[in-house]
Amino acid sequence: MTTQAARDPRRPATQEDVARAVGVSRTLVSFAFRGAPGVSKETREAIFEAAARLGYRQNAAAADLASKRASAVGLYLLDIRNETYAEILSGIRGALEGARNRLVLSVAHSSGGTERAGIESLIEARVGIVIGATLLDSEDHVRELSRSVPVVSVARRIEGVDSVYSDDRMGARAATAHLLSLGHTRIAHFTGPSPFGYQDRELAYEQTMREAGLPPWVVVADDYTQASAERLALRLFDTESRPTAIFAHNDQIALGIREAAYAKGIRVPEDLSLIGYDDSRLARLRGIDLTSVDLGALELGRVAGAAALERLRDPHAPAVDVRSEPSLVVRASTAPPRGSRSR
Amino acid sequence: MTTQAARDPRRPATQEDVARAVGVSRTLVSFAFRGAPGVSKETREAIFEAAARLGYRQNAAAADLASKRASAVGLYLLDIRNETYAEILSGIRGALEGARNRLVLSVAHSSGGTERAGIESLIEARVGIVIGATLLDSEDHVRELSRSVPVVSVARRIEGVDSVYSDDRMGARAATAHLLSLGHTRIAHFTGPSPFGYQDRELAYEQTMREAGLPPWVVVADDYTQASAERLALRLFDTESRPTAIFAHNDQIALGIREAAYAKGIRVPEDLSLIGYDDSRLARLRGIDLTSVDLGALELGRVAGAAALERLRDPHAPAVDVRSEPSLVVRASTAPPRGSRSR
DNA sequence: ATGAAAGCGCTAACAT
DNA sequence: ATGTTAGCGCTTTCAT
Repeated sequence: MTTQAARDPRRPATQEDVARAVGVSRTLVSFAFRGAPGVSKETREAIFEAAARLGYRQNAAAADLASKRASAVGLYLLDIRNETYAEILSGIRGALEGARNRLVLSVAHSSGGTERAGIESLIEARVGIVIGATLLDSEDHVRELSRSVPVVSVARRIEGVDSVYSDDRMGARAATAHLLSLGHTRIAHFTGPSPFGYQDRELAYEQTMREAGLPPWVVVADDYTQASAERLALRLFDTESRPTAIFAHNDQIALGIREAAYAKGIRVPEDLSLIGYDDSRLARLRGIDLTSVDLGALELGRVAGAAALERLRDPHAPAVDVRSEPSLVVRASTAPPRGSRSR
Repeated sequence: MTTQAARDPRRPATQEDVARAVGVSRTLVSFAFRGAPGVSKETREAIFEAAARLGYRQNAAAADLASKRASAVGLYLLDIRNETYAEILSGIRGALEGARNRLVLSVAHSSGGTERAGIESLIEARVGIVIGATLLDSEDHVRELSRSVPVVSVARRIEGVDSVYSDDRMGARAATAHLLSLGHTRIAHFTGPSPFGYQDRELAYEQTMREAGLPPWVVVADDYTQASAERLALRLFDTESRPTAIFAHNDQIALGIREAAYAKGIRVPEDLSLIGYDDSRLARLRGIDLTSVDLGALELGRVAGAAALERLRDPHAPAVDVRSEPSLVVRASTAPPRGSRSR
């Protein structure tokens, strides 16, 4: 054939191109790149040499299509601007290091669009597994979803679905107990709107309060951001009676409360004890020194990533259920209430 | 055919399945789902109905393959645990809202693996464009890369490549000038190892110092993290002569210096003025009150995302070059040096 | 060890 | 308005 056109340099090289350059069939090239047996040393080397010269890269999508598998990992993140999710992502990334699975990302719409849509997009990308951090839908819906694509739920336990999470009840109990032991009685809990499966911190707080014979006092913000918490706390601090201690659902909320307290001249911890959750880097800064519950987000991500890889390997293994124990990190934002005698 | 097997419920439904269910050809199904003209209303509705019933989802990878386009957006992130990158990602996410492009993520290896490898993985995922935030390779290499896949460079200007960035020289000049105007003369600059294209802050600092007739004093840490900066600052503070003001390459470094100062009993701003860069949320907290340069990361991400979409639409448009102006946000971490008269 | 051929789910001419 | 056919780049039997 005299009309064989020169390869267009903008069009990525294919196995066909490599095969032609070496003078072998496409099959050999495919075999060589997957390390399959049955390719002679010389042929293999010639193939790699030509591939490098032509700038050949595998087309992962085409490979997945042809082999009827789905090697990509889909990741659904509730809020990437929250440091905890960044940590989780970082942990997942670490677990995937080495494994050559693509990571397809879907972040919740800021506009509060449904989680469904985000996950649908992952399914259209034909990921082999979806890691959800964190899923807010009902357990039944998640289980239903997991019938079309395997799911790893991070930070929330879902029966029958791979779950990697921290024991929220334990963390919340420790936080509340710490405030109680300091002598506080007027302890409020700040949280956001509780969707499915996320009432554990609140429930454990309430239970611990009741066990101490104290009335729970739950304040619900519009969402889980610092700004909302700050607005709400400002209003709360205007009322006659305010709590002497607050246990917040997360550090962002705690920091929002802290800002509001500053604005009102309420000192932490002298006038108000404050506990957050997540033990983010902010909590550790001097001048912030926020007592917080460490849930080990990085490790959670790492374990979730490993579980995802494992699930890809064996779709029929029983669902894993990994619960880790959080730990309370006491810093300078908590103290006995004013006027109380030291213990 | 009496042997037509029941559809395996685990195998995702295909256009073929939908077509068969409705009794039309695959083409019509394909047309219907892409909103192409030439499908009667009744047929379209029947198709959608059947698709919903069968749980059909498009296979984006197969569609890309067949149509020879690449609609996925690849994103390379240097450090997801740095809030600034999370902001950039968030901005990109916002720009992609509505557009149904998958976002394939590649995060730099914590182990300092090469940026090449990360981007190779995006190419294997056959993304139509790579957004790099931030690329550390040489300009020539990035330009070479951009011949195999279009690139949008975020936070760094690269000649001939779509670039969306903030004017670092301007920001650094403003920061240094602010310290000078307060009366400082012993002003140090803390930075990390400067790879290609990231010396602007340092260079502008040096130039501004020289113009003021003062000797530049650059301190280079192992990397850009808080921990490294803290270690280095601790050593620096042990020496006889220490600066009265420090301009740090970013907030993380500034915060590391701040921790070291606390540890040594050096007060900010009384004994040491401190300026960061990025104006992260940490900088704004009361008790931190870090003077910082705001580079508008969220907006940078938004513009980069829009530029990526535009590039996907028109591969031959001239490269965009969007430079934004940072602004110095003065807070309580900067003050005149001790013993100086007020201006 | 190597190659031919079928097919993955889809799009895109080109019919009709 | 609807159907036929030929690929996209790859893997995977099945031959040789």
